[in-house]
Amino acid sequence: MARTNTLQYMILGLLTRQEMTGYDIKQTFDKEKAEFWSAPFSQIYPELSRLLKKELIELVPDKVENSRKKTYRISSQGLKLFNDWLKIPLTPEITKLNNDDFVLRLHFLGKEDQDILQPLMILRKKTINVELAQLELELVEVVQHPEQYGRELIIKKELANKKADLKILNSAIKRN
Amino acid sequence: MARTNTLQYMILGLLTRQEMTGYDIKQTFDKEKAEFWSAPFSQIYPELSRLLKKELIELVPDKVENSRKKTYRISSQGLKLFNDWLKIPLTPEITKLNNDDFVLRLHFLGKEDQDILQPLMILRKKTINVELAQLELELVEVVQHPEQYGRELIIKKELANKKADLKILNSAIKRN
DNA sequence: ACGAGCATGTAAGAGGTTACATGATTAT
DNA sequence: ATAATCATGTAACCTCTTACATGCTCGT
Repeated sequence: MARTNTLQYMILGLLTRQEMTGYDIKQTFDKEKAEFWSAPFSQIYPELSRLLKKELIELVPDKVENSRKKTYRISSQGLKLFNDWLKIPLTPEITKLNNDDFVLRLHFLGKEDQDILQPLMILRKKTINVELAQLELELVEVVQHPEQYGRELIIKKELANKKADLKILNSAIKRN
Repeated sequence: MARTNTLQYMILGLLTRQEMTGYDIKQTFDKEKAEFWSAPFSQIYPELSRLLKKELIELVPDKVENSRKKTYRISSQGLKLFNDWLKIPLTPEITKLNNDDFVLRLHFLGKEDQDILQPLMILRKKTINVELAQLELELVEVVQHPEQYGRELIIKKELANKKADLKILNSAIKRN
């Protein structure tokens, strides 16, 4: 699914933490995000070039002479863009189309980012509740059709997943 | 994500049930599958042309004269291809990369397809157990880093989701 | 010396989105 | 009449995957 430049934000997000090479970025994707996201070198390197051209990242001057490594850091413009992205409200309409943006953002937020985390989670709760209501309706309908048993299982799975998500969100919101 | 011709199989799958136009197919995607999948007209119509050229589907002759509608039905080759696709075993390695193939297939299976359903679900259970073990390890590590609180929430969410999936699979497998 | 892992890229092609374009039919 | 919905497509562009290509460095 061609989404809105996910890779760009993933790279910027990693670079907010530390300077990295393309190779490091790939490693981190594979290790930290393997559950839900990754990208091959053939996507990462060209994206780094583009980000450099757009001046959202900068090359860190080599400490060692003749290094073939290219270490990047985020620029102030890049940082601004990334922080703005974190704060775009994920309304139910947006989330429906671009389902894992919530998870993608969450990845870059720590305990210290409560000011972004809290509204994000509260909005997510609302979105989930909208989806739950929809799914409940679909379930009532689908159980009457044994030839749609597979779909029934999917809907049940989705319902159970979203309820579990709500539970986690609630405990995270309460605990503040 | 450029997966292995998902749209092709989605269309073939719908056409195993009844003859449809491109417009009907779009409607069904939006209504039945909105939770997890969709496709725009600009993808559906060219794909229908390709399927027709490959003789996996056929044009149903118009009943009404001058109709601008194009109604399609699945061909015997198309049916064979689709049924083979349903049966490709989804090993943990495959599923890791192409996460929702399981759900996509499930959608087309009814209570009468137990011969395909049961092995599919048993294999899925195995895959989930592999993923659960991995996630448990990651969780132990991540709770020690408050700056990765968001990631901790993601992992908890994933764990809860997969456990819920297991529960549903178990009840569906037992019930047979 | 040699293999594993480090390191960076290009090219071709498939998959997917957004915008554009056109016209018929049906309900109000 | 006119707006909504039915109905089918094209074009430009971006994203993503797979395969290819090259060379360095470090441990054994």
